[in-house]
Amino acid sequence: MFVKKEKKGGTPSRRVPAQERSRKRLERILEAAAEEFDEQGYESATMERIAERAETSIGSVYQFFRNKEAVFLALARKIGGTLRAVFDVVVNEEALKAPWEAVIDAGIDAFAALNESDAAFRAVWRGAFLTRQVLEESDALGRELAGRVEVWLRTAAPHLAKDKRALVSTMIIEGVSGILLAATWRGGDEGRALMQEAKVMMRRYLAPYMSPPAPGAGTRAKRGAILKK
Amino acid sequence: MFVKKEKKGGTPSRRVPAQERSRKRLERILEAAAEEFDEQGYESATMERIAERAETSIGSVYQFFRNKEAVFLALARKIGGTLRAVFDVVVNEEALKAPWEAVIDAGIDAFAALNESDAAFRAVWRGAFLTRQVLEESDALGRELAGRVEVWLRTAAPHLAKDKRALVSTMIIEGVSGILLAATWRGGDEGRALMQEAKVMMRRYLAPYMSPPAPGAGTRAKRGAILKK
Amino acid sequence: MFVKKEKKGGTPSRRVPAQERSRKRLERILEAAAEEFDEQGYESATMERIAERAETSIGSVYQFFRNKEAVFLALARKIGGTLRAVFDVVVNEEALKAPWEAVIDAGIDAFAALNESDAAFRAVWRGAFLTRQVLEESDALGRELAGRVEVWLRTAAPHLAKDKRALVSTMIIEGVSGILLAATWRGGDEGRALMQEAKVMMRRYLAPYMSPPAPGAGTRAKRGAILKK
Amino acid sequence: MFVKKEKKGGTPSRRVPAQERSRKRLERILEAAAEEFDEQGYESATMERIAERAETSIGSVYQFFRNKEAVFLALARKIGGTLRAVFDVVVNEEALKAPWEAVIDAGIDAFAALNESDAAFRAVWRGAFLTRQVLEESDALGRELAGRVEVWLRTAAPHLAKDKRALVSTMIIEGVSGILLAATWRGGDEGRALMQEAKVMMRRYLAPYMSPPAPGAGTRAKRGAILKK
DNA sequence: TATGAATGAGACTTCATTCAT
DNA sequence: GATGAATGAAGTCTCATTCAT
Repeated sequence: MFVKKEKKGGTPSRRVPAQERSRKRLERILEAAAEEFDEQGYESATMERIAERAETSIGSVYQFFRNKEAVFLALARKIGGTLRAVFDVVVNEEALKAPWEAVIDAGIDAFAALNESDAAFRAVWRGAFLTRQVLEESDALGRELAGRVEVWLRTAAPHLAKDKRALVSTMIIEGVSGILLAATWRGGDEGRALMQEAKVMMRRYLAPYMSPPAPGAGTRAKRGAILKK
Repeated sequence: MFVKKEKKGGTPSRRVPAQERSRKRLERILEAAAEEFDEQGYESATMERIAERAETSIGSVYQFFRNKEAVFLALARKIGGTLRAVFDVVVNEEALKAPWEAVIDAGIDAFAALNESDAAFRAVWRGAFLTRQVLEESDALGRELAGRVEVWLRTAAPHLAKDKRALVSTMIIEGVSGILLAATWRGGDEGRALMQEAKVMMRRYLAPYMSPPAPGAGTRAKRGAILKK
Repeated sequence: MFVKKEKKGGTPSRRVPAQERSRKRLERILEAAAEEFDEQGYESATMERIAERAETSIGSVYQFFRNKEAVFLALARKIGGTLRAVFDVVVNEEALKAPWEAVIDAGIDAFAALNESDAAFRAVWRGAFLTRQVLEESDALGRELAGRVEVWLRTAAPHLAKDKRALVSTMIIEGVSGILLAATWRGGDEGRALMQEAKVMMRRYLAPYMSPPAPGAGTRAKRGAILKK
Repeated sequence: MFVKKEKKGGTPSRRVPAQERSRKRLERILEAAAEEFDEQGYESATMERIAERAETSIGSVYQFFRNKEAVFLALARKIGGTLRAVFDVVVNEEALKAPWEAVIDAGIDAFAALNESDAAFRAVWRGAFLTRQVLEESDALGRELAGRVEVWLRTAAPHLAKDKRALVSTMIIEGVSGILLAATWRGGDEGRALMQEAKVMMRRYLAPYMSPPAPGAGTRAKRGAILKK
């Protein structure tokens, strides 16, 4: 919660360099853990290899984290922060003025970019079901993100019934996640094509929710079904 | 003398039981394994607990399966069979005469039902990424299912460009899977609502692909994007 | 102790073919065990593979032998019989008339031939130290063979002090065994050359014991040592 | 930071201890292993009992050695070192000036002493054939020792045909080994008497090779054989 | 008697975690 | 604090032996 800062001005205390080193070490550990979890999966990852990758000792890792799960949770929280930052950019005041399709596209692109660049993101996204604690943590994260989407929908989709907002938000987050997962393990062009198509899917899914309801009809999908008969 | 063992080669099954009692034991083991994998996840599941749950000895489990991975693979294959059977019902000759929306709905309902009733299905769907071998196996299964969908699309969506069929098929399978995963760990009414909404999402996503293209335009989504500018 | 024979004359009883089959099976098991022990070593050999090689069931093996060690002991005893037969040929009445060098050569050749042709011999000779029981058995065998040699020496080396006969006999058996072991694992020409040289070694070692002592001197070797000074 | 682990490649040692306490622990483990292997034989020896005997934990044993075979190999190498040291004493420059019989006697005495005092020596000497890797290692050791003997023979037996030196060296090593093995499991006075007699055997075997060939004849043995006809 | 499925003790090995230095 | 050696619980897997059919 609190980012420790140097207290007071004046001569830098002796402890500053120590704190500095400590912070760097923590960062190295988290980075190492992200790579290890990403490559090996949660259970196959070992604390020893994490320490090695971080070029520190196993003892130091335990100085920062109670146990293995705590390391994973720290990654999950870090990713939570990153995602919040991403959302701050994608779904901000300014974004509300942009066409909703652009917001969706930007969001999906941001997700894809994160997935490509951030081992921690991949590790957490894939390892979400591994332990009860982790599942709860990542569930909470998912709900938080859905909450952000919900807030956005309030403005962007004024005609969407209030009690459907949560559902639709979850659909967006989880639908994109599903495709992202598939895209990750397929990789390459196939993966990228999937992410592009995810935009198409989401645009079509959301379109009817974003416009005022057509007079005398239900959803477009239903109308389509009727028309076919 | 007759039923002989398979050797090596990634095959899961070590001994094919001929006797009644053996067959029952094998079934108990698979059932126990499904529950254990479902509850604990692949890595946390232990062979000993599987044996315990099956009310048999660890030795018996190893009489049927070379190792832990082989047990999981057997489940994956079993689920593969079940899914094939489901597809035989949902996407058969008869289905081609039904409206495509009905086929999608039926497919999603079948998936949801399977997910709710079958621990093996849940375990496999969730544990797909855990080992190279398992990933390959379940990837193959995913591709096979997508292939089935592709065949269906050939008739049901005659206007869909041939080279997009594979992509769209994968989107259907993986998009639904993603929602299914989320629905599973949320459970209850929330889960069921998600599965219902998945139908809406898929109907809307597919509708433009199923109808003849609107004159003078590409996909609706693209046109929509263009119009907004 | 007793070789079961058909009782009485007349119509061959119904059980005869069963006994016949049984005897054959026992032989197959012993043969299979010999090969398995020879190839794998005592501990790595498994009862299951022995049964497989004998084309019978593990249950049948246990019909004949209380446990694994008993199988090995049976082989040791069988080899004992073979060796006795060999000695009956090499060191018999007739042999006493032949020059002692010829007897030694014939004995070593017989050992080498046995080692080359008989898996059981190799297995037992190599596995002699594996368990207390086996060691005792093969020790007993070694002593028995040495005993035979001793009897031969009584006639062939009349000038050898009575109380040295046991020692010399043991030296012959164990010295040749040592070379045989080395020759076995080296194999090929190198192995054969070693066995030939073993004859040279034994002839030279025994020569002074076989002739009347040179007047005014100890063993030739000692004299040699004296001469060198 | 400094002393780093070796990776793979058949090497036995996993961690080279720098600290005093560690070094002692490693020594205790090796000592315990020697006793365990000596008493139980390679296959029957268990890592757990080795740990117990060394009064340490199974984990510590695995910190030093990758697996059971690595422990055995470490013993084999240690013995290799000991034997090299012994040979440095027995077959050095000085020794070349002594009568060859004295060298042989000293060598056999040294072997016997080692066998009596060193459990590792007994274990290795007896367990040499047990696994491919171990066999190769101890074969290499045997050949090295034979090589040393060969070098000695070059000077000590100038009349011995060059191409027989290797054979004769092997005979010395393996012949003595065979007697040593027998002496070990017989033990006590009988064992000691065997080792003494081994000296006699080797002196007689080697004598003809050490002196200039008798004029107009091959080896004495051959001549003897010829004369008998 | 023959069979081979079932059993479970016990071996090897890994790795999260602790703790002395 | 930092280090990494030590620990031992727990997991995987094998195989000698038993026993129901």
